[in-house]
Amino acid sequence: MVSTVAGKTRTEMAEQADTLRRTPLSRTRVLRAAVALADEAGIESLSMRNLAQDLGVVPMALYKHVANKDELLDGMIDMVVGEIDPPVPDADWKHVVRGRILSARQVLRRHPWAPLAIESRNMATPAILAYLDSVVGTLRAGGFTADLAHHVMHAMGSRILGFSQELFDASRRAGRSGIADPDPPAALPPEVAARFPHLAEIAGAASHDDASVVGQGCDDQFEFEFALDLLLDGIERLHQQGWTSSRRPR
Amino acid sequence: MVSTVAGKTRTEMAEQADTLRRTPLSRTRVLRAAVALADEAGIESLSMRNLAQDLGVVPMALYKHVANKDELLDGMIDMVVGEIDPPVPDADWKHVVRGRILSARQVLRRHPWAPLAIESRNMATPAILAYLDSVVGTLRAGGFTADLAHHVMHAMGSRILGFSQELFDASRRAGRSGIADPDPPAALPPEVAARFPHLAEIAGAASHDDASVVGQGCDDQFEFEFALDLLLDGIERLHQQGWTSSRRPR
DNA sequence: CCTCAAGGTGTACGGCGTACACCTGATGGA
DNA sequence: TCCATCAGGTGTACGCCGTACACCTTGAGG
Repeated sequence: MVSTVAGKTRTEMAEQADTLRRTPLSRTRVLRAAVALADEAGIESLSMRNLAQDLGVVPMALYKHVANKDELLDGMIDMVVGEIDPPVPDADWKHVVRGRILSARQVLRRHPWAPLAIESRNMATPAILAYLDSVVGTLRAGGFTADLAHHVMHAMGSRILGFSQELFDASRRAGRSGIADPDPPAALPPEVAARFPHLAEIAGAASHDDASVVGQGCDDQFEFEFALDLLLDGIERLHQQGWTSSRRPR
Repeated sequence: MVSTVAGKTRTEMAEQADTLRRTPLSRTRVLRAAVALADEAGIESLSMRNLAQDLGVVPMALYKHVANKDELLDGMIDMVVGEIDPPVPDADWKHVVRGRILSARQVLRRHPWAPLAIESRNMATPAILAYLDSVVGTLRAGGFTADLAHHVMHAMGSRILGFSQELFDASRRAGRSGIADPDPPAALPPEVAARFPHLAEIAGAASHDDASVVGQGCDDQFEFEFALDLLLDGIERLHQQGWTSSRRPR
């Protein structure tokens, strides 16, 4: 029996939902419940059956509101992407883009399942397209050529949506993320450290001033901004010197 | 009935495998067949049952050689990562790292299912650790502090393994990738272009000199190297000026 | 009052991963 | 030579999954 954010079990919440069942289903109610379920129990326990149970309804009822599970995922993604802050007005392109990306990152930290979900769907949803379009608009307004803007969007890749692919990403693990998982950094086990000495060396190398980061876990936010600024600074430099993709390095 | 690379159907290949069944199963034979199946038919058709059929064997037989499907995927990943070229000797860190990353990219282009598989497994496999360790070693040998090397590894993220998350990545689509899918760039449909004018504008903006890239499809390799060099140049600059993460921006 | 459609229900099918008991054929010590 | 052992392939079965399809209920409009 696993407790969730509000200290209720999932089944208790299902019963509670059961008493409220009279409020009819709707697409947004389904999507909201799906996002909540994925947030609390992990994406791997988002099945049509579990979702229906949380809503106090029989599985097939969901299909009156979403076409199928893929379309459900698309709807969830759109809902999440819609949480990203609008651009701040009256600022130069660099601050606007930086701000939106950091906002996107905050959103995705509330929905740890979203990056993988976004990556596994193979076409962008309307909300994602709208967001990307808006970012391109910021660049163009900042004086970027369409050509450079194009390459910049590619260079940012998924980072533009607030996540970088971290390879060893503790927060990505599918498990139930409702409770703040203490999960001590687990200083890579000695036999691993012996086999991979360079990894062992850099594992604890990040010198963080404040004590908010325990042990040798590293500060995700810092690493994200490090990479983000590395890219933004490089982009700014190209922009200032009027870079254009004329001759290609073959 | 769908033909594969060699012009045989999957079932024909299974029959062929059936005649060769006498050669006993082994872990590497299982892994090789799994990689081949994923390469040809897409990761979504890699099931224990399909794989067993390709090997002319009953599904449960596989479990004598791999613990379960997750461990099978780990083994496949290790096999793929093992294809990455070793570092070229006698070159400065930048060329060595650049070369290895481009080699990794070539490998992953042969196995389009691998990026998603790598991302969805939540811990690194031994082969990935060995590869990363070797890259860190190159940086350290090039004079990087452990601190800077740490941040650099984070900044490169998944790009260090040869893929960037592209958001709309045609080559990522799950479908059968054996045949060169012509799939014309499909100049985003007019009603989409109307709703997202900035995207429409940059869609065809990349000016590629040679004609190898048809229509307004953009050159993946160019975009990848653009981002890679943006990062490497920024990193080189930090390295030269002795960057260290002393004061953090709050 | 009757109709009709929107929306929730029940049953069922085929596919998945895999637990568990079983069989089989080669191997090696007595 | 014989028989025990055991690695490795087999068959059956269970509980999940997504979802097709026929059905029933209910409330609003002519």
